[in-house]
Amino acid sequence: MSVQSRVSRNIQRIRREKDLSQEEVAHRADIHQTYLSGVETGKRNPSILVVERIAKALGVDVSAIFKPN
Amino acid sequence: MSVQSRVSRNIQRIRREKDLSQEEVAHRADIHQTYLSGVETGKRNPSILVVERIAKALGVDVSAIFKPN
DNA sequence: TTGTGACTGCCAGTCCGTT
DNA sequence: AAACGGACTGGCAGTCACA
Repeated sequence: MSVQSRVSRNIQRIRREKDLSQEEVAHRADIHQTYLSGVETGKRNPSILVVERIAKALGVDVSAIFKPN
Repeated sequence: MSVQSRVSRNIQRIRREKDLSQEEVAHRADIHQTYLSGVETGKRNPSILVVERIAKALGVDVSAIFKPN
């Protein structure tokens, strides 16, 4: 299990739990929807600063994004 | 508390607990000692793939690197 | 053994459209 | 609403010589 798939699954899971769209989260995190899509599909290798922004946009602590599944 | 300082503190703490040098860890993670130094001093913004490699080099799960202090 | 300043190539992140 | 493709570029990831 790579970090990428772990991160992507967690982000997508949390986002759906909170019933938010990619567009909404991307907007809050000040990144593009297409990029968030790339992250959620495990195709991008985001920096920890971007991950932090996504976590904030989701209203969770960064550590939640790295929890093993 | 930014991710950067959180990550840097955790890495440094774990590395010292295991009594490893930056050079040793950097070598295992296949990155430069100078770069690891930059990460540990919170000056660099590593990608999640690099953080994963550092975690492996330290013998811990990635989530350990993101634990709040 | 760790940190710094200066450098450069490349990729993280953007932006367009299309499905 | 989400994924994908493709083209673009600036900033910084990663390197190096040194202290």
